[in-house]
Amino acid sequence: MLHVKNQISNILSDALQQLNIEISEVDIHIERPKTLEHGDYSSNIALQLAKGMKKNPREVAQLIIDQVGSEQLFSKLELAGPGFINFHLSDIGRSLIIKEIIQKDDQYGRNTSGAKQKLQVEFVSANPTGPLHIGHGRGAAIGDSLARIMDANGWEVTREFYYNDAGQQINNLALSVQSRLKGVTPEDADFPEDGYRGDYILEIAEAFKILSSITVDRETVTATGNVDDLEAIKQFSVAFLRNEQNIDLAAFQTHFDVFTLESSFYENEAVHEVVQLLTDNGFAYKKEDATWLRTTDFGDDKDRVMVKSDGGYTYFVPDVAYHLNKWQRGFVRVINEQGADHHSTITRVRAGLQGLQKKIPQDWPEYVLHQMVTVTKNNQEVKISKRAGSYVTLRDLIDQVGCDATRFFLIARKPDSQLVFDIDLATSQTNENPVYYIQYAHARICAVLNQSELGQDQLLQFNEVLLSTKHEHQLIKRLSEFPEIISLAAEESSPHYIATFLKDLAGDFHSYYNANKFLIDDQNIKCARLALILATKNVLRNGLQLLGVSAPNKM
RNA sequence: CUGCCCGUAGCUCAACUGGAUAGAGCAACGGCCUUCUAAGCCGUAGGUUACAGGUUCGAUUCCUGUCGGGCAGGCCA
Repeated sequence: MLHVKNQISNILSDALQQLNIEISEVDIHIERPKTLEHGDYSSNIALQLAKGMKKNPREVAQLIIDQVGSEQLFSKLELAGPGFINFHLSDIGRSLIIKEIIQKDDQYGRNTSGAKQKLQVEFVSANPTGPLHIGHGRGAAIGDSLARIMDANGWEVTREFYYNDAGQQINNLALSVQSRLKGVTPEDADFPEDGYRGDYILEIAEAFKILSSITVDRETVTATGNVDDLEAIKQFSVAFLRNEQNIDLAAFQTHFDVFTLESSFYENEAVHEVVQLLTDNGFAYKKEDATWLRTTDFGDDKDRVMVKSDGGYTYFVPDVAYHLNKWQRGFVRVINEQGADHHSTITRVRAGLQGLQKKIPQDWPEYVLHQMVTVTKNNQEVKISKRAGSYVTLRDLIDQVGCDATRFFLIARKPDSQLVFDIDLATSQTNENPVYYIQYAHARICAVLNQSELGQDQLLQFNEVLLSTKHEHQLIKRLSEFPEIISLAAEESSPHYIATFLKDLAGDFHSYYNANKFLIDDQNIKCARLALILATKNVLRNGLQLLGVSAPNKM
């Protein structure tokens, strides 16, 4: 495998050794210059060294450059700017990159840094009290893509969905459905104050009335039709909404390996045991009839109630039990993807886990929090859906915008910035839409390759000297960055790096495409160009795969 | 009042965690289809990176403060 950065690193440290300059390996950073004039790779090593050596950085850089002999991968090393050393790939270097991309095919860009260790991504985890909204959509898009990215970094990934099916909100759901069954509408004074008012509550009530059956997680719940049986209404309502959420997630190309129910940690006593253990470990105390956890021992700004004076548990206790369960299942890393409105739970859950004294790392689990999404149409903010009442549903977006474009829009910005989802932009079938821009590049390449009648083995015989234009060098440079982008997206837990990269790559390709013809008489040039766009096609496809967006052969 | 996130072109957002001339798309203007897909390309215009200090060879990025927006701070979830 080709490790250009490692090779540069070695070249530089060899040179420094011969010059008797002391430096630890860690300090050698290889960068990727923005413009092609600055080369394919660049090192700021001379700028870092100059001060200690009391020399001009450019002087230091020149010393290093003079020390390096000729290298097959590079056509030249160049002193530039305040003291950068720029590395320009040779034709051979570029051809090796193209060949590697073609040969590795769908494996190109992946690495093994995760070493097959177990990693869990928990995401969406919506309460089963209503249809998924656009915020869940952002969570689904980011979480699912994160799972794909971690997989590409060599982790053994589990995708998990956690249902809060045990709290007060579920009672409110059941009461709301019951009210509807009894003919009480949200406008009436005796509708539950904290009830859910969307039209979907009526749909559940009607399904309950006609004795519908619903199967979720291989368990079938059949409505009893008994309006006074609140427990039956509750079970049916939860099954109904879980089923609906699963259908929406499937339409969003999002799949889970494990569904975990909050209620299961009550049933198996895990919640009780957690409180017991925290008490035994001396982190709990009684005050005003409640049991408190001294979370201030672990960085919280005030202690938190675990067991309420009425004997019930507060919401974060089952959360701790759940995360202990994750730890016991052997996940080296857990990434919880949630809305930023939950950020206050982080300290509590971690504090609870520390109090268990199970040698769980202090920064475990990790969190990726996404900020709010607002929706606009006709330059107006859209706040409601017909069915859910108070928010825009994920289903609305999938129906209006399509799965690919919705996913792309929700992924393309970094999680911690708020985003505005412009439905007009996302639905436009023109060049206003970035997702089509990328997919179109892929489809264009497919069209050319299909007409070329040349197979992969023939293309691999291309003559590297013939790829000599600026467009070609730029495109190859971009392609070679893909593995680094995959690492970066994983390190930062940010899928948006992939989206940004793909937009840039598609741009490089479209420029190249418009500047050249491919199906030409000169067999040698044709072969070289087709090899390059075959490599481009692979990277576009692999990148889109990481976003869960399709790569169509035709558009 | 306190904590977290954010503030970049008219709008929506990037900027490879401190690098070189801050980049894309949309909106505006001007060009390119008899040629492999024009859902594309080329060009013009658009900036005191909210503001004020600080750190250093170098700051959109790190630190302090101010202003503005969002979210949290329940024996709710």
